[in-house]
Amino acid sequence: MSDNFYITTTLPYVNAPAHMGHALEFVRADIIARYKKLLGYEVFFNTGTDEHGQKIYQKALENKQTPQEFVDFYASKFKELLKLLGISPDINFIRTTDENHIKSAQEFWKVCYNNGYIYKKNYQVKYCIGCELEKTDSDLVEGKCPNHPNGELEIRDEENYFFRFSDFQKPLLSFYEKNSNFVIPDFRFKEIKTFIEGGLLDFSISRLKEKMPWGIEVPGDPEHIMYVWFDALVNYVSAIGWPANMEKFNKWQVSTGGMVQYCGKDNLRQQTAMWQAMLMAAKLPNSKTVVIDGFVTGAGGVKMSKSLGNGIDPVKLLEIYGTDAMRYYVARELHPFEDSPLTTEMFKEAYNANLANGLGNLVSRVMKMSETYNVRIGDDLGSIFWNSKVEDLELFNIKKYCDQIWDVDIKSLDEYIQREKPFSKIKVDKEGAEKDVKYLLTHLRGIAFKLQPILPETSVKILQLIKENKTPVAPLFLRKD
RNA sequence: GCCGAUGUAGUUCAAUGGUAGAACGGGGGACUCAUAAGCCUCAAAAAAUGGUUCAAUUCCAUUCAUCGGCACCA
Repeated sequence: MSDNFYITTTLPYVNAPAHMGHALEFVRADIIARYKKLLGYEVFFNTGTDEHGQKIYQKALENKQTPQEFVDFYASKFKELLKLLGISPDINFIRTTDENHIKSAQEFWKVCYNNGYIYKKNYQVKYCIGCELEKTDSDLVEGKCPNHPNGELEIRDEENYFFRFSDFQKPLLSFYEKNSNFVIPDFRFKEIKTFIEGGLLDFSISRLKEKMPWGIEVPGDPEHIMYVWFDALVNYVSAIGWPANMEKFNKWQVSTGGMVQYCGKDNLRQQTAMWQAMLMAAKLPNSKTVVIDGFVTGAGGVKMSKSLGNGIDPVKLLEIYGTDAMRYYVARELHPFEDSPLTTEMFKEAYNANLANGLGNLVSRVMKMSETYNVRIGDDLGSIFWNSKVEDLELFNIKKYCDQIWDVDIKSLDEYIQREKPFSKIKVDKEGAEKDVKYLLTHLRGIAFKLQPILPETSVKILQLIKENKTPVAPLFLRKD
């Protein structure tokens, strides 16, 4: 095992603006990426946009845009969001319309094909004459089109390429067996195991180009294009140079023991089973860990939706509260693995309680005393702090890590001030008060170090204030009413 | 329908086979370094029914409620 680390988010499918779930995933992956860097790892951090497929094609047509114009717009939107979220600027941003990716996806297909895992067969498409649309089984109600329950469904034969997913039941199960922490959290791991144990069907991985041209051509068969997620999943290896730059690929996917992936719970099967089977089919090493996030819901666990008007736009929240407030909320107030409710009211309360009244206020009161009494501490560096692994972060439990900072570290400093009253002591026992403030400064600096992966901007600000021995000119987090 | 999970103060979450912890919000108090912040303090909770046990919120069963999965939707 080397000192390299590869972490990736799932690529958002860009048929709509970013939602809280995207923000959540970007921030959490970024926290882990920053943590690993602080420990001294060389980190490859990947994200990007998934830009092919039917839905995007349709949306583009509706907007009277070319698909390329449409995805260009959203790709730039997502890049802006990364900036607003304070995501590490050296992040790799891959687009599935990138030339390298297209070549890589085609090569990936060829390798799987040559290894015997892709074959062509007739695929029966159900077509509702009333809707003039193809229907999938999940579209149907009791085998009928819900819009035209009296109309007949036509069965149309179509040639598709299939992936031999069924060959991978045993390999996947034995892979899971050997990697007992492959999926985090546990209950998601169980869920996917149960699914695999239930038996696997091969799945279709191509579409007829004449029906929907927006995708990557199947190598050697220009009548077909790859089904969008077959192409999209390959990004995790195309991003690190496969197959053109095998040195790079080995550095990030082989020497690291595999990539670490973040994804939402709706992506469980794709990331932990299908993609792993695809890697096996291409005879490439598997991922190391897949971390599954819950959803951000509206109040009471109700799904966010336009019709309910309970959706939260992360960009709006960022405009009001700023980068680190959003990162704080994602890191600590949303459950690390389960669904969490979110309302603007909840966000404001958490912000006021923990950032304005909590961290921000503590910085002000400590720095005021330090500045007034002219107390200084040495220039100890964070590298000394980040010299060993942090268990909570190794287990991707970012919330637990943050709880320690707020419930213990920050709280105990507020209590310390109250108990020792250096502001009164200074009048009768200068030395004693100075000692108190030194203690406070040292521990505040410790908090700033701990916050480095979580709230990078704030951490820098606090360290700077300590260094200059200044009270903040403006509160770090202004209270919102 | 099948499978899985959840149901704890007003709200969001913890822990635990033996006095149920916290945070936010609410009431009260003393202080003043601080962003009317912080500290102390008070009120406030285990869906229902049965079972196992000396003892259950915790284990089991049933009921009710909510959520998720049940593959071509990314």
